[in-house]
Amino acid sequence: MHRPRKEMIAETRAKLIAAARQAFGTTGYAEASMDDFTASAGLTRGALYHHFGDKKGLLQAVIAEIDAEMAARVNEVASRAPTRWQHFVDECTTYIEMALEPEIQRIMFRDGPAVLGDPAQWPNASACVGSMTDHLTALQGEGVVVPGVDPETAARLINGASSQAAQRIANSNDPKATSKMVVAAFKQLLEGLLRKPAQQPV
Amino acid sequence: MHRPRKEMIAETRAKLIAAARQAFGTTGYAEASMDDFTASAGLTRGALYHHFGDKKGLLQAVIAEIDAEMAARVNEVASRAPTRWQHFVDECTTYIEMALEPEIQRIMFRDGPAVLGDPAQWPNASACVGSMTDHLTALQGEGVVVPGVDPETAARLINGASSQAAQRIANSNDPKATSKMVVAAFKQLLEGLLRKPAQQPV
DNA sequence: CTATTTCTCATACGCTTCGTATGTAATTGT
DNA sequence: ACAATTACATACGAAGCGTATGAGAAATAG
Repeated sequence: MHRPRKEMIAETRAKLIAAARQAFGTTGYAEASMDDFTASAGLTRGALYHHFGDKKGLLQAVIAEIDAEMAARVNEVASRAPTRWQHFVDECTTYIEMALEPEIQRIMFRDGPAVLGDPAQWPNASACVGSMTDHLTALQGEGVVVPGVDPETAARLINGASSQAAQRIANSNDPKATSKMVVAAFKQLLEGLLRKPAQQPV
Repeated sequence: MHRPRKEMIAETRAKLIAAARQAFGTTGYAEASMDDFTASAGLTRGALYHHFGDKKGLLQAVIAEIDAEMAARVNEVASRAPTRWQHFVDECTTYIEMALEPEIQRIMFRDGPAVLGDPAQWPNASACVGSMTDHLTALQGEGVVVPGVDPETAARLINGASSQAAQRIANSNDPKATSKMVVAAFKQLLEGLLRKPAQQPV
């Protein structure tokens, strides 16, 4: 019955992350009591401090997990699209859709930046931005996107707009309708990146 | 020496807001001790709770003050520009410039949203977005901006992009150079709002 | 002009939370 | 098998926050 120790450790880490993710995503980081959510995982703060150093360390781990999931979803959806530009646009809209989940909004867009600072400076996270940057670079090479702009910069700006887009939809009392409006405005902004002569379909 | 009571009250409120603004802007909201920064204003938490209800109430007051200042600055710069579109673009870049200040970034873009939620839902704030919305509406009426997009939605998206733009510049190790890059990319995005036939000068 | 009421703000208390220091059982290396 | 390390729990101290209470000055009334 003595399972290998590595698995036990991984299990407690996973339980801790899961419990924290639940608490941070609903109650919020600041209001989440470490005693409470560690207890909900059948553990104490002792385990938390041992594995993650402090509360912020645990938040980092939660964010890394969520970011990995988001990147996976984006990459999956990204696979099927006729043109690379469409591919890129789909990536953005998928990102917005994911950002609609309250847990992601709360942890990734509100508490995360407040506690850990600018997401651009996070060590592991923002895989989505990385992917968007790659596509923009390629699109620039193909002459679809205007040559002047820095891909990563553009990706970050779009990222900020996406976050606002998601919040606007999520806080609307008619999400269906506002979603139409917001995504339309968003795509319109994106077209600013296209070279004028090459009139791309929306 | 007995100045009217109303003035005394206004003075303590102002002292409290100033001290909190200083503390929130540098130390950060969560790390700022109410005992400490009230003491730095020559007061105690008693005054704070009396006037603002709680820590969040004080943060709201600080945000209202900063927002008013930002709106004033934007409106001032807005006055002089040849075309309305240029006017709008200047407004955005001014917004980005203001967002470079650490105090504004910290309070308005990081701690504020984390503590009080989506800025779009704030009662008094976001006067800047209101101004941008007005200009976009007018530009749409003039046929400069594409008719499809909702002005306030677009203003919010641009606002999100501006925030990211400012953070990117502020966290750069070569702010001058990155500023050029970021503003260029930002303006490129804005051009997505322009009607294609009416080729507007950058 | 005095008495009472109403403010403004300080003080005192309890509760919660966090971080650390310490303890203990289990596991690994030799 | 014995020492050393690891993985957690427990115990303790230090803040911080919110409330309840109190004091003193100003406004108001008679």
